[in-house]
Amino acid sequence: MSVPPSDNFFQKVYATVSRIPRGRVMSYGQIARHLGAPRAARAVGYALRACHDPGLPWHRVVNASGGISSRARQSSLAVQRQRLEAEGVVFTEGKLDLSKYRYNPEE
DNA sequence: CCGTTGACCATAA
DNA sequence: CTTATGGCCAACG
Repeated sequence: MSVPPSDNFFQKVYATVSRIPRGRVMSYGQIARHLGAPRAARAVGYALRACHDPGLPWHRVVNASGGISSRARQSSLAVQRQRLEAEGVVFTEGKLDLSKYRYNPEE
C-alpha cells in the first residue's frame, strides 16, 4: 500500500505507544528503534510533547534509565508516575525496573 | 535551506 | 555516584 503523507514519524510514535499494554513501559530509544530509527529517540520525546491526545498512554514511556524524564512539563511529571503506579508499576528510588516492565512489541 | 529546540542516549572524566 | 560533551533525528519559524 502506498504511504500516506500522514505517515509522519509522530504518527508512528503514537501508534507504538498506544500498543503498550497496561502495566508495561517502553523507553524512547526502544520505540525509536522499533520504528526503524534507532537514533531518533529525541524525536520520540518531541512527538509526545507535541501530542495532547487524551487516549494516548504517553505515561508508559520512560527514559533508558527507567525513570521519568525530568525535562518534561512539571505538570505531567506527577501525573505520569501516578498513572504508572495505578497500573501496578512499582517505583524504587524514583525509578522502575526496566528489565521487568519493558514491553517488547514483538512478543 | 538554515538555525533553534527538545519528554534522549552513550560515553568520558 | 555526578557532570559534561557529542551525536543523532525530526518538527517549526
